[in-house]
Amino acid sequence: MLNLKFYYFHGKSYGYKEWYKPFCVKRSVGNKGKCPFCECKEERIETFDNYFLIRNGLILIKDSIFILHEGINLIVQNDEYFISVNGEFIKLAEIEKTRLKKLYKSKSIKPYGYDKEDHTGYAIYFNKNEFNTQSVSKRNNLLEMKYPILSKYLKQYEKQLREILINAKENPANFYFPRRGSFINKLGENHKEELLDLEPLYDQSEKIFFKFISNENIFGYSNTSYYATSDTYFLWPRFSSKKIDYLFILAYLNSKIINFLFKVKNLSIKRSKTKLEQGLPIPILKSFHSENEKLIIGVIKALTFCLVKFNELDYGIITEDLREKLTQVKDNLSILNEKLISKFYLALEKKDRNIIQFLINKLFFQLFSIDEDKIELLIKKFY
DNA sequence: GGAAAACGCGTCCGCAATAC
DNA sequence: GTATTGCGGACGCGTTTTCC
Repeated sequence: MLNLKFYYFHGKSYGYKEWYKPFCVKRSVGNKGKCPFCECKEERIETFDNYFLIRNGLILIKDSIFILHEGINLIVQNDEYFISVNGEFIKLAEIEKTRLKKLYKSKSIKPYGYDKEDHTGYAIYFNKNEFNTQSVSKRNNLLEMKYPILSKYLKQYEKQLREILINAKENPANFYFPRRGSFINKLGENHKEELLDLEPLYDQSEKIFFKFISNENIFGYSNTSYYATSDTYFLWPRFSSKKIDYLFILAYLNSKIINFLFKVKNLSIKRSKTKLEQGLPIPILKSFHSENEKLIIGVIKALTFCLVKFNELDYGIITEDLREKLTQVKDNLSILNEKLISKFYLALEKKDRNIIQFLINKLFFQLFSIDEDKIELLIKKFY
């Protein structure tokens, strides 16, 4: 069994030094000192901010104007949208419908997904990139011609919106657009800053998100359209060249290991993403070489895929994709003991997310060679 | 049991930092 | 200097807790 060595955070001692082995990346840190987590002097830990940029969702000039609510200023009937302009409801053309984005509040976020039925309304989302012109007033004119109804709707509140922007020393002519959360500056391939348009990422990329204010490690996931406002943090890929294994990371973030780290590192998320970016180690997949380790990782991913699918389909149909993953899990069950195998079959039968989560936790402990009982003991002792 | 105080949470304000 | 995003925090409202 592992030699238990304690580490110090916030004046308390806990944790294995060995924990950090899967996270340590060989990298020269010059004179900055040694890696805080293991004895190597030239290695350092891989953290969150080497993979992700954490950003709030959309920050609108005024939510009550930009978020349309069914029954109040929006009517949805048989896939047709009617929006309230000067007291009457006007039907939106097809092209205008593309500017309405179904919006979720952070309370709809669940581990591995979100509650699809729980959307709060529709956000009006115009994209500055759509209009290829240098002049701001020309751009607004083009927008008004292309989207006559939506722009008329916003024009009702133009004065109020402009005042807010002027007050914030921002360009009042941008009153049609989200203030933040639609573009981010990020380091490009050649170490040059580039502006990343987030609309296609919100619409269709894989993405992980979590509540702006929370002390639990609940991380949601979507690979289809998911929009939220500033009460949600999104994890955007920091480097386009660095491939991110979303299923594995998602499983890891929702696991008991991270739950433990949240506790020991006091990582309650409340208006401080820095702690999270620099405090959470990310396991380096390449550091797992053995066949057994690869097998465990494969099973973790397959189980995570099941959980994502259960969320999406609400325990419904098992697709071909899922069937394939399930077969893979069954084939690889030899790494689990008898007791776990029977648990696993029970979980599949009952579509029980908790049991699948339990299994994922077990597999992570196995992968990282961590003694789960000692972790339990530490949690009981300190929290 | 009711009033007052404290707290939690979401919104969005506005200065700081940075690019051009 | 201007334009734009980043980020901390003020503010306000609703909920919970405390106090008498």
